[in-house]
Amino acid sequence: MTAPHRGPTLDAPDLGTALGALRRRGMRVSAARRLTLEALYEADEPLTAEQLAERVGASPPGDVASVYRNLETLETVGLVRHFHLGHGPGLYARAGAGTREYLVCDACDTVHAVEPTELDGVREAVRRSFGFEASFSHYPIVGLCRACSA
Amino acid sequence: MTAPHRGPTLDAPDLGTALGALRRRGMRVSAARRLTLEALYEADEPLTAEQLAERVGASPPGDVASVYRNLETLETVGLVRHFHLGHGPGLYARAGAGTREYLVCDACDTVHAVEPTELDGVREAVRRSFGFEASFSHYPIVGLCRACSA
DNA sequence: ATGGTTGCAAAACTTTTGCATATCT
DNA sequence: AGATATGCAAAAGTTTTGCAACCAT
Repeated sequence: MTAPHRGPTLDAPDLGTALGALRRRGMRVSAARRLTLEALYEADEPLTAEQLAERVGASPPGDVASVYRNLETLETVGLVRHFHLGHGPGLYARAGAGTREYLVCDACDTVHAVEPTELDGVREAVRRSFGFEASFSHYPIVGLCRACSA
Repeated sequence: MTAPHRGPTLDAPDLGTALGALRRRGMRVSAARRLTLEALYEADEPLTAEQLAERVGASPPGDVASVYRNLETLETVGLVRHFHLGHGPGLYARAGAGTREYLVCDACDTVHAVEPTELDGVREAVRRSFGFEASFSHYPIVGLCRACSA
């Protein structure tokens, strides 16, 4: 219920490589998929399915259902991931390079994005305590930021 | 978008105390609220709004809308909290004593509940790195459990 | 008495599914 | 040609809102 993923991420460095990876897996490269991946590769912010639909229709607005279907496909392949920062629609981004993990302040709603390596110490603490390999890329770490906890 | 809470938890040790806390804040103690809190105090598992509705109606099944309204009220007061373990309905529990935090395995879907103190080392690691007071009681820690990461 | 609360209905919002048609290979 | 993907519509699942009747204080 948390992961339609199951299996390693495909870190395709660019759109062409990503499309190739799709073909290699026998999946078709349709206009909708190309546009979806293009949008995700160009975006420097994660996008909602709704936002992607706006960018994907031949003459927008496109169809959200197809976008969701494609996002699930791309996520299964490992080219895309989705995550949540709160109670809104899910957010989608390309998998691999550029992945960020998030800290969200409960009090001021500030979202702080960090490089995954910055959380390695935290992951290590979880590993020591539970033998559990933690990832903070599906749900953020929630709590009080430095300012709000003072 | 993550917290309808804002403000400290009220750790009412029993139902009577909880109802008193409600009265003291000028909120009415209706049958629905009494039954909701009763269900949450008796439950040893978190419950969904749907499950609570079944237990709350005068002659069940009760009304989910009212349950959600009351849960929000009780959460604002600090007597109740809600959290998520994955993509399903939210889960509700009494606040205060008995709170657990969760580790969810991405591969086998196992949910591991722990005492908050067991995560103090992890919280400490987050504090050291970011000056951030982390809580894992709204979203679980997701990753690979010992068995699945081996 | 009277203002907060309830129950019901309906809507909002996110995501999924069915199906005929269009598209990729 | 044949299998897969698309678009539209409709449904499913969760949560919110409007409103008249009701009930706690």
